[in-house]
Amino acid sequence: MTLSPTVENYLKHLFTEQQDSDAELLPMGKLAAALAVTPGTATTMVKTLADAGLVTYEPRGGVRLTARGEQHALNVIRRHRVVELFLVKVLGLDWSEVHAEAEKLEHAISEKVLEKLDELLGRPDCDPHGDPIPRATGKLAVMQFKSLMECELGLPQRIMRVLGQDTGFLQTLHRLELVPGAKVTVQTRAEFTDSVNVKTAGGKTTALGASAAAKILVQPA
Amino acid sequence: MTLSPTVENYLKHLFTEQQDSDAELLPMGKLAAALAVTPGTATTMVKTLADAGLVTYEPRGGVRLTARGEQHALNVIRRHRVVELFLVKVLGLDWSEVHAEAEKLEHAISEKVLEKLDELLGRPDCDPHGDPIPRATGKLAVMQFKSLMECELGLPQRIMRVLGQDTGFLQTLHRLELVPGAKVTVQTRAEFTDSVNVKTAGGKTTALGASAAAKILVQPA
DNA sequence: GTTTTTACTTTGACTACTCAAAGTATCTAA
DNA sequence: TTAGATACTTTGAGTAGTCAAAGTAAAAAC
Repeated sequence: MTLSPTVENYLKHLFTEQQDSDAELLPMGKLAAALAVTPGTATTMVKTLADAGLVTYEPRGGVRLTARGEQHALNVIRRHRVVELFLVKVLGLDWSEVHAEAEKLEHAISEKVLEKLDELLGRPDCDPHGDPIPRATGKLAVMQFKSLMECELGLPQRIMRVLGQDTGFLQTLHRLELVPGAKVTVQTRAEFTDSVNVKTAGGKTTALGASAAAKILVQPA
Repeated sequence: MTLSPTVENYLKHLFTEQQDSDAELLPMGKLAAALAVTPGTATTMVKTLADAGLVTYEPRGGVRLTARGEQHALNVIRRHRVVELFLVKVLGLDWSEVHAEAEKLEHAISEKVLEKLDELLGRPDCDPHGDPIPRATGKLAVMQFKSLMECELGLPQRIMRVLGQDTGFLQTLHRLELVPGAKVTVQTRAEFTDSVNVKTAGGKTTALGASAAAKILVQPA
């Protein structure tokens, strides 16, 4: 069975949205928002996916990937992340711009090309944002990192992963040297001003808002 | 203006079909056959392309690319051929199988990625089949090679280009060492049996039918 | 416990592409 | 110069995906 790019996108977003809200069923509104389509469009498509056995759908309840749907979703995510890493490591594209490119390429990569890319890159575990790359078998490593909002103060931390794909956000992080692999220390966390003070390897100190700090995941260095 | 993959395919085939039959107008039937669609479908689409200023269309006469249509066509062909070379040289895919892969990828490659690929490959002139790669400016080198049907007998020749993309045909040529770059000598050309005897660098002699021999283009070594 | 709001579903319509089959122009051949 | 074949166009219909807007169920507020 070959899935259309559109269907692949529904499955991919279904998986990622499902992951970061641990409810039983994903509300249709969340899915529609993630895909930037109207709720009516999402409903129509989800019914089609349910008929194809890729999701279970409860009217006015929500939607959830079946095991089969999840395998397809993981395969799309694998293609996406391998391509992202290829664009950065082999072609030298900017960390902040590869997401949009990969969105198009992920639907045009055959299993054979994917395998060759994976080999060329040395069977990588993570993409340039630190997002784990599902194995060809469908296995996805689940890493539990703390964010800059939760980690210990004063202790050196290594950035492991950055959530979010907005180009501007990523460009800023790059400028601030807040990229996966970099070492940082959270100096203070101001309670009511919604702000975190972070010292980078370069010695500079930067103030981050809570929503930004929550997207930067670290582990003690 | 962004063109759909479908439109890109129409323009691409329009260009290549136009090239190897030097008539003023390309008959609709030829185009439909090249695209594997029904004549009615081709007519409908060509009218749309004409409205967009990409072709000129004479009902019951035929179709021809405008200058603008041709630039788009060359850009698609450039993406196709750069990708083919990348698949062979960097990923190590087989010469005979890259065409189908490139058919999908050519519509998903941005200008930026194309430029990086071109750079990585050292600004190549030709793809793995010897087909010339249009420059980013839209310039396409026109090479005039003789085929194994026309070249001088007994004189060593170098294979410069192989026409046709059929996987089986290309696999066979690979097995016979009849690939671009290889040295061959046409020993005899039998008049009525429609056959050509070719000696390869390895010393083996092979008989080729006229239709196959006409697809192998050479130049004195 | 009724009303209002919110979230969702349904409906009707549109774009892009496709085919099958009916219709028409043109060319060939008698 | 008419008859038939060929090549093309038109028409009607179907699939995949989309939106706007009307309709409905459930939750929240009163």
